[in-house]
Amino acid sequence: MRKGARTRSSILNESLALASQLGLEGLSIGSLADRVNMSKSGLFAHFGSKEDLQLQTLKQAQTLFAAQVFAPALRQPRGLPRVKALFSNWLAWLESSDNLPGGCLILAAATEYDDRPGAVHDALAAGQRELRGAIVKAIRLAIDESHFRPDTDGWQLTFEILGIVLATHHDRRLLGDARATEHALKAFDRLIAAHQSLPSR
Amino acid sequence: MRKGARTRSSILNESLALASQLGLEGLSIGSLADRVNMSKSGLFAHFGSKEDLQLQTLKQAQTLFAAQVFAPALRQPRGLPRVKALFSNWLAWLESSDNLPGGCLILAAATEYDDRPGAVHDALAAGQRELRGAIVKAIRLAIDESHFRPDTDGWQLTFEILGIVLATHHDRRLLGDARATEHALKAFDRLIAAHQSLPSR
DNA sequence: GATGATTACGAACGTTCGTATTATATTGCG
DNA sequence: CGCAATATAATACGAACGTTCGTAATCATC
Repeated sequence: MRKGARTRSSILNESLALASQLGLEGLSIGSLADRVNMSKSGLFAHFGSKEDLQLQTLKQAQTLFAAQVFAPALRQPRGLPRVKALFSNWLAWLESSDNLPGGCLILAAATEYDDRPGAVHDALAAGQRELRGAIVKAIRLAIDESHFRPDTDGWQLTFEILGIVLATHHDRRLLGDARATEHALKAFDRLIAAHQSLPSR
Repeated sequence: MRKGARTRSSILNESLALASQLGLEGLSIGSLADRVNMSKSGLFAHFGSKEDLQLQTLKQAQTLFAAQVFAPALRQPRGLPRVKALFSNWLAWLESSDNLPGGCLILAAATEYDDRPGAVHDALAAGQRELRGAIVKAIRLAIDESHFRPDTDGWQLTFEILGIVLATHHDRRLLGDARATEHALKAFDRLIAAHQSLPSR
């Protein structure tokens, strides 16, 4: 039982890397088996189907995301610091190319599966709703702490934060624009400033 | 000579629809041939390779984009109206599901090919640079017309507009959020207001 | 209507896909 | 150690993939 879980975990790490480049659909069992020096059938035995492999790969990414973005943000004091941590951790996650040579798998899969019904789509949508809900909650706490104006629309703000993240990922990866992060920080600062409660200086 | 161009054009329309759902890589010649009631080889003869088919399909999308987003915006008076038209035409394009049952092919391909070198990637990046350049130019004109503050950063503003568009596409498609457009308009209005030159009301 | 050029077809190529079955190593426990 | 459980491999399958080829049908022009 122990050995199996170990190789299975290393398979998933490699699968995550491969899928971030080729997409969860482009990921193939044969090529993945080559990368981990296993036979196709030996690898396949760990997962009952390709969809299961895709699902587990996605969940691996979601687990890593929770550990690298979520958890450290929750250790920040509630209010503005936590909102800022969520954002900057998210940005840092986009750049963590150790596991993600092809960019964030979750964002890639989001456009790949937006109209492909099934378990992967559902896990993706659930994860996204969870993330967005958590950001909304952090914003609400910031309102309670009087860091944000009381009429701040949590979901609207979350929507705009997502936009900044998506634009950063897009420009950095497709255009190779190294200054994308710089633009992201500027946009975020302006966005936060517009919702802070203190009137002028 | 004439007949060929006609069927080839109808192939590309169908290919555009299929690729918007399955991606340019997921698009297969056999299934496309079925959809247009042709033989695989007959269809293939129109394009020397699959990559060429992908390229032409993308260019079809880019041409449509230019006609539906670009051209009408250029008919608006320079300055703020043109910038607004570019944005709202872009949003409307995202919703035009006649040719794009699977969402905007260009955005989908952007994440699919961001780390897949080749002609498709290059065409994608070139198109994106062209679009962004045009928006920057429209913003510069708006500065000249004193609609925007003179210290407005054109590329930064363009970056943030892209973010709104991407978030809209994401929420509408993955989450099925019908209010995404509403959030987009609100975000855009706030963004524009922050850069307009008139101080207060 | 004949002629030459396009355009489309059907069959087959070799390869890869995901999956199932059957067999062989390897591991962990008593 | 030995035996059962687990883990990997070997082999094979039908289907689909992109591509090539030779040929039939259709088209445009004289």
